[in-house]
Amino acid sequence: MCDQCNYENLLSNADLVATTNRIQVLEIVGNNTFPLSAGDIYAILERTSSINRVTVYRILDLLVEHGVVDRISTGGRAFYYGIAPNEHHKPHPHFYCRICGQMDCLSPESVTVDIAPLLKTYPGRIEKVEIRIDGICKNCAKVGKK
Amino acid sequence: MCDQCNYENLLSNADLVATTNRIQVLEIVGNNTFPLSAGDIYAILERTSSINRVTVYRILDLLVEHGVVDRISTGGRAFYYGIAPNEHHKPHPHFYCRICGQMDCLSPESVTVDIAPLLKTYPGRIEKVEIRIDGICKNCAKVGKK
DNA sequence: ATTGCATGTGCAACTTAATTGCACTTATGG
DNA sequence: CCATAAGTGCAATTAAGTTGCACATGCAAT
Repeated sequence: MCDQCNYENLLSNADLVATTNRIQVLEIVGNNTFPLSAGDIYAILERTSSINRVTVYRILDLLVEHGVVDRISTGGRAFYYGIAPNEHHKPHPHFYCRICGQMDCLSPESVTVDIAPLLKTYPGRIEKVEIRIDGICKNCAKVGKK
Repeated sequence: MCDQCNYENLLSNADLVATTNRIQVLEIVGNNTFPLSAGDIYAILERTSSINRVTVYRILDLLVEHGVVDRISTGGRAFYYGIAPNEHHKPHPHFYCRICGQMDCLSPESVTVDIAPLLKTYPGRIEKVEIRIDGICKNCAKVGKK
């Protein structure tokens, strides 16, 4: 997703020791142009590393907690993970294909939001705004599944 | 959620036979001011009816498929269900409290969105725009959990 | 170097939410 | 009244994530 990112730095900036496992997980998340599920990430890692499934979950939790990675909910049952918004990566909406489960990043400009009225009146704490477009992606639409 | 709604009509308008089970499920979804999870709905029904848990899931799937009910994803692991947008119920964003899991409906005016740029350029089919605000609700914020 | 912790990882078992397969029941048209 | 389809129930299974506990590793203070 990003050339400017040094993943070890990202980790230490987030007060996290840059262990091999953490770097590997973060690399996979970061080098993808679209968010991946924990299962996806584990499947990729498993091919070259002997990391445990649970460790992947725990590292993802940790990265989310420290704001390095963003947990994105889909129209499906699993969470997806992408690099958290930062100076190089503006927050942006996502598209979820209900046929193939593929999740795409949309450009930040493709959808504009104004939550000012909410901020003025909402009595709780607002931490995150998630915008997800659901539908059928180009490929699946072509195949003609309804 | 609505006084104008006759649930039996809602069902038959959606080409669904108005069975007791379906009406009961739809009533619970519709009479609530906020979306409920399938588990919540089952728990409520179970007290007065002998409906099966699986039947609740199947009815909810059916209602979603026929556009009567809206499946809303949370920042958590379960789906929530609310009456689908219709003439009486405008689409609106939701607030999800990451502490207690409570999901609230926000007024349609509290957040404004413009997806025109996306509509112009996106090559797939867009079916739904979901806006979810995550954070901590008033009550949980008061208790002081971080 | 040795001890003592805290942090990180692995493994097995468990939990939650949802789904599937199949049998039984009910409603409806002929 | 019968045939068929639609609706429902029950048991078993799956998917995704979580927990408890043991082992490992790194580092600081002796």
